[in-house]
Amino acid sequence: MTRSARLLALIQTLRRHRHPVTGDALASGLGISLRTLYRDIATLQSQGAQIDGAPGQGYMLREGFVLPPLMFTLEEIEALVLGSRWVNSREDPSLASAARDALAKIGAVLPPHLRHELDTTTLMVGRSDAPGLDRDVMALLRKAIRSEHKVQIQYRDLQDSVTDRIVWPFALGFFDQVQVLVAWCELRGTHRHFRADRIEQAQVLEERSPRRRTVLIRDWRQQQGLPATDGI
DNA sequence: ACCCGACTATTTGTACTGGT
DNA sequence: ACCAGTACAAATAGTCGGGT
Repeated sequence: MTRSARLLALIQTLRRHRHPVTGDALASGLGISLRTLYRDIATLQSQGAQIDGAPGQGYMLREGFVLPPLMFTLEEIEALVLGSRWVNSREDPSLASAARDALAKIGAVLPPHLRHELDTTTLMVGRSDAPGLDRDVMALLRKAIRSEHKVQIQYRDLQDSVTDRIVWPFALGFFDQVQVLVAWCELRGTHRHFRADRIEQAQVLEERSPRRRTVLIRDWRQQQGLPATDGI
């Protein structure tokens, strides 16, 4: 591995960790000596990388570290454009706007030739023909998932019967035709999937979900027989 | 084209200091 | 006790120019 490749690998390793990593662990992970790692850390710091090191704890990349240019391959840029255009095509203005803003931020730090790829990529996404969704409800559900609050919903099932339920929402599934809320249902006492277009009313409650979102997701994955780390 | 030696950059190991 | 950081000497790898 060349020195420049090693420095990139070091940054990527630090980026993967949310907690401090010891120099010893980093050095053995990269197959270099501790002394060389110290030199590499110093090199990265001199180039502007905000790496915090504390005796007894380890190293951590400070939040907000700006991505250096040349960080994306053409395929990665196409994936980003395709993903953001897909989000943009959904019936959710706040997410669509966020996708456009995120793409603009990425474009701002790309070197010119990659920015050109970003602007001219011709991967298209068709408009969603999903049943009319209540935009406010979708924004409300995302907010409740983030803050781990219970939600009271009025849900119309396939037999057209309406029930009031209190659920602990933890995921939103976006499919071609419908969007599905995944939540723990207090009424049924188990995980349930709710089609977003069948939620007639929703209200975020003051009360927090008794279980953390990560725990709910883990249990749900287990129930569905899904691997632990795949995207939903 | 190949070899050789000089030079430079990089890496390593060890010992030590100091902060948590 | 654990671990970041520094200093120093030595080893190793890579580069370059000159000679054959």
